[in-house]
Amino acid sequence: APESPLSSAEESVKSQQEEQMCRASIQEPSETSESQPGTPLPLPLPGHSGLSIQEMVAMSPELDTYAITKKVKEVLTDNNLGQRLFGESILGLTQGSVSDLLARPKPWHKLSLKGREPFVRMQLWLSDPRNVEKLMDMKRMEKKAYMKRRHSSIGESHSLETGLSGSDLTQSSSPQNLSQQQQQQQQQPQLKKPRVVLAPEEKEALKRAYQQKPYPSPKTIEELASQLNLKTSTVINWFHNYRSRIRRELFIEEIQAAAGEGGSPSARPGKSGGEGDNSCDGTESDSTAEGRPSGSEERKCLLESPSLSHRDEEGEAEFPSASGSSRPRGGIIDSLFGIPESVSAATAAAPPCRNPKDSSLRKKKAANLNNIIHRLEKAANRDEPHEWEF
DNA sequence: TTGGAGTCAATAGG
DNA sequence: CCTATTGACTCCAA
Repeated sequence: APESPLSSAEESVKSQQEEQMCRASIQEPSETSESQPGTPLPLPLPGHSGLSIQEMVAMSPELDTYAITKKVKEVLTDNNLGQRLFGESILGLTQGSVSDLLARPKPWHKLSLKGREPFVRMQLWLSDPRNVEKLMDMKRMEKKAYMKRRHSSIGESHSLETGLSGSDLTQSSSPQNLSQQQQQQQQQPQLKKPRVVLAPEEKEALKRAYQQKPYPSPKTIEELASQLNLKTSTVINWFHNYRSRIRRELFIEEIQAAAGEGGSPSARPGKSGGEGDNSCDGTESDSTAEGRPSGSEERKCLLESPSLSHRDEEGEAEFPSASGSSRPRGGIIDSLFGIPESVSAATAAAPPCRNPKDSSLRKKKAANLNNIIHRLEKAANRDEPHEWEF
């Protein structure tokens, strides 16, 4: 077996990656990821060539985010690896972010440069099977460390925490030394910003308001806030979040639609499906379809790609580069190109389960239309016509 | 300032 | 433990 000569000579982990997001948040002391010592970031990938992730993101070809996340989920579950460990050590993200990313990847072309980074990291991570081993080793080490600590502090009520990349510097000292405004939240959890949790009725009301006006004016927001007895900022945040999450749902649908119809990943259907989606009812009576207590959201149509059986074995040179025309590429970039069959599999395979249950989707689309209208009006320099009381 | 994109981190369920 | 959800926050561009 002729091994490709350009094997990775990843020894010098010296790739100095410039600083990144400095969590200079002055909001809450929670000793999260600091960035003092040598490596500013969790240091994701191994050495590789001296390219920074950002550079690789910039030169990366279009990636199939859906296929990538699918694969990552598969690998993680197969090996009993958690999102937390994966996220913190490979992507530099928290568990919640990873969960979100894996569950609802946005299509590549809709991602910003920053948003593409995690996918490039994932692709790179997948490109070498040995990475899984490394992660599993980390997991073992973590567990060992945990056991050790637990053993050492028997019976004592110690608020120990798992420090991953050397960041625990808070112990052994008596709980007396009060740093500036550091933790004192033990006594009064109340003083620590209770985290607003909107009641189902409140969400319902907000959604209704959204249906009417995805972009409420400050005045409308004030009204909503006072009528629902919420802070103005909460209402504002809710609209921000809801809009962006609705948008994402639509992206997902787009991906699934693209996968459903035998289309190439490059060809973006200008208009998916369609046919009589004229019914943009503005005022739907009530969204009773939602069984509050349990999200009846169940659009999981697991499309299994039949051709996902074999995988690369021991660190073998993937990317056989079958295509005659080999463009000038260098080292790791290959792994970005070389995602096996997943691309074709995800797009071609698919006797998808086209469910005729998209009533909620309809509404979302309708709202999205309002969204567009809003922008057009804004562009036309006009003002919003009227108010609504939800 | 406003809105979008990305995330964080608390928290609800398993 | 682990994952999914989601209000709030940071950064950035128009």
